[in-house]
Amino acid sequence: MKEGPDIAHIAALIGDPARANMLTALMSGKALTVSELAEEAGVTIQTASSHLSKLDDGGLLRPRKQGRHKYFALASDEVAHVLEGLMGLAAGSGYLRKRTGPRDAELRLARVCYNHLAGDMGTQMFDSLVERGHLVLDGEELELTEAGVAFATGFEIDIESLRKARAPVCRECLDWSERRSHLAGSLGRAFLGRFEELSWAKRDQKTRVVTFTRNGAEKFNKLFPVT
Amino acid sequence: MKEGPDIAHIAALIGDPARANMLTALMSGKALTVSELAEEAGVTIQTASSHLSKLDDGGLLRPRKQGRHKYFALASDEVAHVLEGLMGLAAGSGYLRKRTGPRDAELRLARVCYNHLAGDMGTQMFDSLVERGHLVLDGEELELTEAGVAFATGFEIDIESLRKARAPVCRECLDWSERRSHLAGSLGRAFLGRFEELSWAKRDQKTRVVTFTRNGAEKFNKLFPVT
DNA sequence: TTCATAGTTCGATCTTAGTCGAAGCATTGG
DNA sequence: CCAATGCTTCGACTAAGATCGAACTATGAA
Repeated sequence: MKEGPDIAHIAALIGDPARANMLTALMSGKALTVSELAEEAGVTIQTASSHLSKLDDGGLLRPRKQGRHKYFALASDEVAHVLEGLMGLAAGSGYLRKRTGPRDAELRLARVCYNHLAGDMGTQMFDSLVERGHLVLDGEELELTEAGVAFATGFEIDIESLRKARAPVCRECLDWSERRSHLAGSLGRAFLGRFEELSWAKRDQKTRVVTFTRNGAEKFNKLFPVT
Repeated sequence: MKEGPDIAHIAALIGDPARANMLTALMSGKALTVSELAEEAGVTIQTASSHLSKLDDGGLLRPRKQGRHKYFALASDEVAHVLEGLMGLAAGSGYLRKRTGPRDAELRLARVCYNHLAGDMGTQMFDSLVERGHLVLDGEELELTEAGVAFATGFEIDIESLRKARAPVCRECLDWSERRSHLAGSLGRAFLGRFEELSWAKRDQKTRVVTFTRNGAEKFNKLFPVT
């Protein structure tokens, strides 16, 4: 009864529809302004401002001021992770917000989950990396092997600079649609970044959908084969 | 805005203090009656009943009727997993319900997390198993190796009967205190059960604390060494 | 300076939902 | 059959908080 952290407080923060919409929008990984988030949530700017300060107080967001704009992003991978978990529960209990439409299918195939690739293609990438020994689970953490470093470097990802940042390089993250792990962390982000640089895929501006070109999908499947 | 599952609904379910207390109580893994949960949450039986039916509708609980009692348990490991994640966020943002007292230290050392061992000793067990190659992350799932099966069998755990049940044998679960993985799933449950059978440890009835005897702790450390 | 845009704060309104008393079922035990 | 226990349903009360209009602050541009 009075043991452990105050779970109700932060769950209540996520539990308001307007705030949940904002958080969902931020799952795209991009930092958004107050006005953008207000529109996303379907409320006025005043209420959005109020909601955002509450979320910030709860430690769920990381605000950044830039000129006369104020950008908000999710505070950490952990926040994103919990949100995905909640989506999994919501999807599982059939509480879908929208009837499964074409948009939903696209989301299941490939979407952005706080800066990295999720959905069917996300888990394919993860499985492929593990299968070929580029990633291994070492104790609590996912680790990049020698072979994995070589592989990433060959794909023109600079592992060293990733390692200098404080954020963990590899993390696993559970899909709400696939219920399987995919690669998060700064390496996950770097991969997605490269896909965009190479024009294999691009993110939809408004939704979390990631669309691969035909050519990009082919290259992707060649790079991340699964048995 | 209208993509993805309805995260707000189930977050709101968890977001009420009374319901959060109930869920936290159920993290012990035991099934509890309506009256017990009412007391745990500090509300009358009527309100508890109302809350529980909502939680059930949301798919978070698995009810079971037995005579004139109605027992509730968490619906799945996934629910427990999300709850642990929320505790991690709450603990991280400093929203502790209670000042860190002796009870809190005990909780961090060893506690029950939905039927399996969590806390410092839980992660030690997990790390040790992985380090010695008894567990490996294979794609999406945690898998028990040949060596792992032999090890468990040597500890008088019947892996075959576990495999017959539908529930996954191995799962990883994230600690809110340690922020590291520990072993969940039916195997995790089996290990904890054996500890109790051997009188190495026993669970506190009211809290989630698991107390090891001096002898039990020694045996435990010998069985699950870490470098 | 003046205007425009981005956000915040304040105050009033109004809906939602948590709460409990009381009555109603259901199951067990004499 | 009647009493006791465990739980659910109903109805009324209440409080918390989401919402927005309007006024206010801050930054940037002309």
